[in-house]
Amino acid sequence: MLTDRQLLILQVIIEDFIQSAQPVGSRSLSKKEEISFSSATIRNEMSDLEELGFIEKTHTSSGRVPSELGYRYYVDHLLSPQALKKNEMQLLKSVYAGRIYELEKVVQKAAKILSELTNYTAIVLGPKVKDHKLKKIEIVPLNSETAIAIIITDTGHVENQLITLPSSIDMSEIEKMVNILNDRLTGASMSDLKDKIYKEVAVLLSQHIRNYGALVSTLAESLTSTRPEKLFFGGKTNMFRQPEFHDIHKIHSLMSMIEQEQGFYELIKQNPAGINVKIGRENQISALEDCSLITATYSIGADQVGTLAVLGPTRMEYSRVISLLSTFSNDLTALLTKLYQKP
Amino acid sequence: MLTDRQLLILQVIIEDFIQSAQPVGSRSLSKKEEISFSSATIRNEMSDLEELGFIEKTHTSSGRVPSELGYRYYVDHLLSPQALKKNEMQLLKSVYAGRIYELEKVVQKAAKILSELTNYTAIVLGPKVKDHKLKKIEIVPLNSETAIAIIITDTGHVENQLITLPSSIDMSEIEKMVNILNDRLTGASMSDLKDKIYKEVAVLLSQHIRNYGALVSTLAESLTSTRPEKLFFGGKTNMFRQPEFHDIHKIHSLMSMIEQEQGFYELIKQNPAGINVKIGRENQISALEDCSLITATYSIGADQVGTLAVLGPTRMEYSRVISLLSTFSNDLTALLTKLYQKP
DNA sequence: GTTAGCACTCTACATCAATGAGTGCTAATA
DNA sequence: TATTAGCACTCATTGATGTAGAGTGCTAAC
Repeated sequence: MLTDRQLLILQVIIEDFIQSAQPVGSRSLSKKEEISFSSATIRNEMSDLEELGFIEKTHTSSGRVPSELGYRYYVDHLLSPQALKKNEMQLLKSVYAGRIYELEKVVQKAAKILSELTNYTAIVLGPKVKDHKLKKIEIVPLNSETAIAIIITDTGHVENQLITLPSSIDMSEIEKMVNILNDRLTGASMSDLKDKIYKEVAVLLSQHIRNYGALVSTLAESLTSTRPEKLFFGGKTNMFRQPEFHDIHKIHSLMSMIEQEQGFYELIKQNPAGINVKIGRENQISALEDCSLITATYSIGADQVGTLAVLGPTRMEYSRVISLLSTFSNDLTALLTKLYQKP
Repeated sequence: MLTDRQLLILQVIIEDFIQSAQPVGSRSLSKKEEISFSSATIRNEMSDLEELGFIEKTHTSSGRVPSELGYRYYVDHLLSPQALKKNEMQLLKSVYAGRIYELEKVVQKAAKILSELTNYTAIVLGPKVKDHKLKKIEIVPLNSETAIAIIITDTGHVENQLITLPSSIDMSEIEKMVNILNDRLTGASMSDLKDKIYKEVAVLLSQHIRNYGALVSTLAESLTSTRPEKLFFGGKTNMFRQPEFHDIHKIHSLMSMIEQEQGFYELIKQNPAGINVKIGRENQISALEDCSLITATYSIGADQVGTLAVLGPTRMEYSRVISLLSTFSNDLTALLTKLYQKP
């Protein structure tokens, strides 16, 4: 495969380009400390690396730029893990600061810190609601036709949903219903709710409430309408600073995509546990063809509940971001496990 | 003051520039239908209009561009109200579509429609929470130290807040407290809560709960911590399409400002009832110096609860946007009044 | 196998002239 | 007296031209 010298050159080219955003030439390479051979030699090696598809020219007589394949190889084989600086660690630890018990707030803050630390855009997915346990259900009638159903989970997450009441129902019936629901469903995981409602609760309701059929299905639907996990963003406008996005059309399509959210939801959700790196067109989305997305999952106990992600240009500081994400996801997992996994 | 001919010329210049985004010259003006005199005459008039500060040149031999003063005069005196098209009306009415009872959803949808109709950025402020009436309070303990307080208003708005419990409290005390709170506070307007808690509720609580002092103040603070009215955006990225924002730095500072939200909150909140137009630097914010902001307030009954706003370039279709906003704010007021103002 | 040297390529930048849309001014016109 | 035609002038835009600099590929020498 590649000789040690080729690997060295590839690595130096990529790291130089990540720094400078400028094509790297043989002469400027030969001046580097790490490199002890002449520019002509480098040119020969570069020519081979280009033939192998790891680097590219922007025009016939330009310096070289890493290709997606080059980045991929770099990420898979050449990456030197980078220790975090003290102040980075400090900022990172500040997620713990203050007494935050609300999961969403922790996660929102995580996105903010991550974007500040990287100067890229941070996206945090989660936490998955369906693995949470139901703490309490409340139903508050607003008028004769509608009521608000409120669901509280053990993680402090509150959800509410408007439901339509059958016209015949009266207050005492609602009260009974709420009691039954809480009695039977408290402690159940959110994903089991629907099942339990039909299997356990329906029978009970039928004994106390006229017209229970419509109500049961309304309830079942509204309590479990799979509300997707929320996305939290940090540093949405950070990409404006990257020279590759000084082009109006590129930054427009990128910002539009960020605004849509949906696309990122799909993109991030599908990642398996651990650290994942998607480079440029590996993301399969044209607005992201100059971007890389690095994701890291986090968990509560053994349950993977969400994902941290950093979106940057393909010319991204992979090594730093990967270190950051890996540390952060571990810390976050530890924090959340401590807070929410009751023995 | 200005002659009729000068007014005509000013109007045509502005409307042409709004259309084309290009400086308007005397010769191209003279070719317009509305204009029956020669380019030389126009040049003379233009010269006067420039001296008066209504129009400007971008360089010594360029056509003219409206100044902020010009737009201001146009908005105040020359605007011809523009009837809405049928499909515009239709889209506008679609806010009513479906049974939406949740105020926030209505308002969010309003922002979306407004941005689609104008191709500018829409911002909707409100609804003000403090004028809503309390429907119910619920307190759900999560563990021995923390609980979640949930507040439901008559408009279907649900708020929740983490509170810290005094270490000595037990379940039955919490239950008593919730009963007292609901008993005393239901139907009170949100802005009165704090007062009432100290004046009416504190005494009662003291009779039933040990250590009530700390709890009362925690409650009072967390129930009334003036959560500002939310901002809803539509078409955040629409400004990318405006040629005046093809400059990276301009669009960057604008998007950053939109991302911050806070600035717009201040800006929009302060507007008096009715339609208001702020042109360019009238907004006092450098990121908005090429923008105009048109606001329209909406109400529930006689209470002004929020504001619709459209942010566009100074070269904005004032007439169309004003018509839209005015119709929309009336419709929205009517809708909300019907839905939420119970006799 | 490595390197020095050289011809060649391409970008970036500056200069220059031509074009065209615009202006201001003046003198003729109605 | 108000309007207009005519003209000299200005400036942005465009395309052509030239040059400097950074880069490459190739060949021949080490």
